[in-house]
Amino acid sequence: MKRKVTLKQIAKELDVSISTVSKALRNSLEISEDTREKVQAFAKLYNYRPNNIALSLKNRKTKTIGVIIPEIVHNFFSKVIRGIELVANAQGYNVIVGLSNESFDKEVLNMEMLANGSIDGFILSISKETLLQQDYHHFNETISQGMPIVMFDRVITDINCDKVIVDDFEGSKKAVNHLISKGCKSIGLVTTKDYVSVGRLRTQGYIEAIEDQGVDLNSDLILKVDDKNVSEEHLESLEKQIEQLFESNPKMDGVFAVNELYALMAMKIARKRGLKIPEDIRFIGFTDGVLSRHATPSLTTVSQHAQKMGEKAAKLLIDRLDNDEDEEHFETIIIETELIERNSTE
Amino acid sequence: MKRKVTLKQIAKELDVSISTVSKALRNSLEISEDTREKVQAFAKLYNYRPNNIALSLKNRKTKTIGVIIPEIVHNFFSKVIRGIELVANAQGYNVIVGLSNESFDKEVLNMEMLANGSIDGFILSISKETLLQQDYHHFNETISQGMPIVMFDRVITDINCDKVIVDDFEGSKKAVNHLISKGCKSIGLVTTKDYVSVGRLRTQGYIEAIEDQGVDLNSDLILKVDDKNVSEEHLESLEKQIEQLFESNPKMDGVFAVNELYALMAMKIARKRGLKIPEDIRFIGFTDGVLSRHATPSLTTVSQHAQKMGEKAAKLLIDRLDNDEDEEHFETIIIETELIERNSTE
DNA sequence: AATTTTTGCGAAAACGTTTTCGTGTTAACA
DNA sequence: TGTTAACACGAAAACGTTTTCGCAAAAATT
Repeated sequence: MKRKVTLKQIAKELDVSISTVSKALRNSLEISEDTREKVQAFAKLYNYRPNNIALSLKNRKTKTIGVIIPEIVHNFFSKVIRGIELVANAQGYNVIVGLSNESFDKEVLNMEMLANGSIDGFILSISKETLLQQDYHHFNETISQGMPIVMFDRVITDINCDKVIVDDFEGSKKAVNHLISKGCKSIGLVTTKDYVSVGRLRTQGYIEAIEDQGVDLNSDLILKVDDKNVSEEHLESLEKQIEQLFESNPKMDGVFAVNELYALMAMKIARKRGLKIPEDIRFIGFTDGVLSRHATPSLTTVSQHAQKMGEKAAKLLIDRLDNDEDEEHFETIIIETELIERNSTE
Repeated sequence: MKRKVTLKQIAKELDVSISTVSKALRNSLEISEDTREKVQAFAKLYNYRPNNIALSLKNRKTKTIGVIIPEIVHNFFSKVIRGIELVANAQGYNVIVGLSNESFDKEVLNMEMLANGSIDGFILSISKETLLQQDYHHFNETISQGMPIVMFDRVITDINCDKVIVDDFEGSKKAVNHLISKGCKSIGLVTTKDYVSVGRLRTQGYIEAIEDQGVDLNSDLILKVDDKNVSEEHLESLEKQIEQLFESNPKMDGVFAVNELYALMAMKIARKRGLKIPEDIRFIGFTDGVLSRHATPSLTTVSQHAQKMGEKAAKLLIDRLDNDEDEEHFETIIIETELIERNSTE
């Protein structure tokens, strides 16, 4: 087991100084061609590679991006990571991933763990608990220490940083309008509680689309899912709530859901009640993931272009890191949504 | 913007030496209570945190694990990462993620990028291209430089390192036997080409289960999917191949597929051909992901316990890193599979 | 031959820590 | 009072780089 070779060892072996070795390897003109070749040959032979940690310390930058997301087993977030990775790697950056698991404490902990020199900047999406508690001190502290943050998807408007968001409002409006254009008269909404900003915006999009029709809003048609007892494994509570929605609205002929799972669950219940999709009732979900594509019938969705979000976020961060100019000017990029029509709306 | 405070700055401010500050903060007995309190108070005020990079350089360990996977937008791999993260974080380790994208070059590149000091060890699953080319020099080099590797799922037996694998053979046998016990007489197999080791093992499990019945193997029932033209977006080629399988085997009354997608696609085609699931034909897939759970009908699967794999892999690596004893003894952990019965087999 | 210029290299500092060892001061002892 | 022990702290080295500066020898110029 040959340990990694260092400049010092090469220097000793060739009986020159460390500086000479360093310069020779970087093709400095100060070094004679003779020594240069000798050093480079030796280095190649022993497969010398400069130690990244030493470089990081010296340069006071790590060429590493910290990413904090609420959950990784989630098509949307993993697609975002793929986007981040893609552009980060192309620019010689590494990506270090932290999972908050939707918990405030883990979010803070993870950020503290990374903020002490391990990374140059953050890309993150805020955990539900943080959004609920509205405690944002960790973001502000990180920023005030000179470490840039880029937020995506779940963001907070009054924090000074770059942001990449989806046009949730328009996307949702587009979806509901599509249902209307297909002839739906009574459109249900399955959404989240309002503290999740994206859920709130999607709800607003729904409301505006309905009201634009000159119809009165029927709040019975809106279900704000209480996901306290809902987990990947336990969907009974979710199922009950959606069933209730159908029960209260027997004439419902369209459903817009703010995520794939809600939409699929709603379709399942509709089928159970003997409704034909899309003849009797149509469905649209938000977030274009693997579930929508392979559901039966396949689900019409609002695509968020998750990978693109990741790419944009990474670009924003790296631009700021590489040219540390324009310190005080922050950007918010809005990713346009796209309605992908599948069988659930015929 | 207050930059991060260092020992040096604290020392200067309090007019003591750097060593004193360092010792005071670590509660060394050498330091008088007076100075200790003074230093600690000051450090707290300025929110001092030791610089990780400096520590890494000094200790020659980074407390960071490098993970290389072929693809992150994949339920199985993201679950593994979640498992890795879970135990890594609990042990004070960070996780840095690299995606090979199933490409040999990117795998090598990513490993080189990380191997130069950025991490203490690797956890990885090998890319398809690497498996195809059978060029494993980068693994051997990394190992010979003293950096431990733990391979999971897609592994190579004759490389000296810890491994975590699924009992693909038994899992697949279990699945086929289940189909048989349900009365299936003509069971099709949708698998991958043989160079993917897990695919090959699953195929072998199928074969043995069939032959255990004393029935002759009918190779027409085995489809080794050529996924050259198959991508997430383009499934037509896959669809054609599976259709062909049905065409050649009109009496097929059971299908075992080595992943979720193949199974779902097969179910879809069966439905299209007017077959009732599970009455006319039953299905089992490998890999328990979100697709299986929410398919209609929900798909019986062989669960690999992906998260557990990640946890085991991380534990294996961290154990080796923290007690650098037993250098030469490597373990292979086999994760038992579990048959999760859902509606596709009644 | 005396000066200046060029060439080739090394010493040392810096990045931020921790730790070993040395040393001066005070307290305890004979 | 002189010796030893305990105490409190600082200097310096080390981790592996890069870079600035200084300096000797060789080459070029007067």
